[in-house]
Amino acid sequence: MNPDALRGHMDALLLSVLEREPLHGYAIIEALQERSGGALNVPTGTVYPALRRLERIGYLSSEWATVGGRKRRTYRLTDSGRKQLQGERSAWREFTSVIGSVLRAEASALG
Amino acid sequence: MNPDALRGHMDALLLSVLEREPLHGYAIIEALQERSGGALNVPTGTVYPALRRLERIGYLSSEWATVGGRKRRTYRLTDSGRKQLQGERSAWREFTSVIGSVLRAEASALG
DNA sequence: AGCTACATATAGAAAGCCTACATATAGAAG
DNA sequence: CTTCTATATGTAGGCTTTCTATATGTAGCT
Repeated sequence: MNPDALRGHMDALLLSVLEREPLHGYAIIEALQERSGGALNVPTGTVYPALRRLERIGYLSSEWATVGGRKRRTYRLTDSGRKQLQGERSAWREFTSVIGSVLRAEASALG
Repeated sequence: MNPDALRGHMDALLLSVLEREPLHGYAIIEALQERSGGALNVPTGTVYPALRRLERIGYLSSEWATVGGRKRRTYRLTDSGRKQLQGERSAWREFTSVIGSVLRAEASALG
C-alpha cells in the first residue's frame, strides 16, 4: 500500500476505530492492522502525532491510565468527533465515487 | 472535495485520462472535470508540474504543436505508462477495499 | 480597449505522513 | 543476570506532493 495514498484519510481511520470503544495508541495501531487484514501498518510516528492533533481540534479527548505497570493514554470520541466521523464517511463515499468514475471511464470503454 | 485527499491518486487520474488518446494539459483539466461531473477542479499549478514529473519518470512523452495560433504540449502514454496505469488501477482497488473495510466495520456493527 | 477563453509555466507555501531515534516497563529465555 | 521481545508513548527532521499566487501570451468578441 503506497503510504502517500493514506494522506487525508488518516483522520477517518482513527475516528472510525474509536467509534465503538475508547482505545490507546498502541491498541489503535493493532486494531487498524486487524481490520485491514494486515494491510495497514501505520507507524507510531504517524499515529501519535495524529491523535494529538485530533484532540487539539476537539474530536478526541484523552486520559492517562496505568495497566500492568505500563502507562496508557486512552482516547475517546467526543460528540464533535462523532459528527466529524459522519462527515468523513460521506466524504469517503464521494471521494471513491469521483475518482472511480474517472478511473473506470476508459476501462469500460475499452472492454 | 478535500484537496488533500487527492494525494497519491493524481498520477492515476492523469494516466487514466490519457489512456484513450493523447491530450494537452488544458484539455486534461477539462476532461477531469467532465468525467467527474464537475467535482474535480484541478488547478494548473498541479497539473503542469505533475505532467512533467510523469514524463521525467517515463510514463508520458510529449511534443509541441500549434493549433489556432496557440502552442500546445501534447502528452501521450508510453508503454511504461500503460503498464503503470494497470498498476494504479489495482492499487486503487486495494486501497478502497482496505480503507473501506475499516470505515464500514463499526457502521455495520452498529446498524 | 477591455474582457473572456485558451494555454503553459514557475516559485514558494502548506500539510501531513514517514524514518529514525529516544525512552521506559514487563516478561520470557538463556 | 542479561538479553531479547512485546508493550507503550513520544519528538525531530525530512520528503513529497498538492495548492496558491503570479507571470506570460494569443485569439476573439464587444
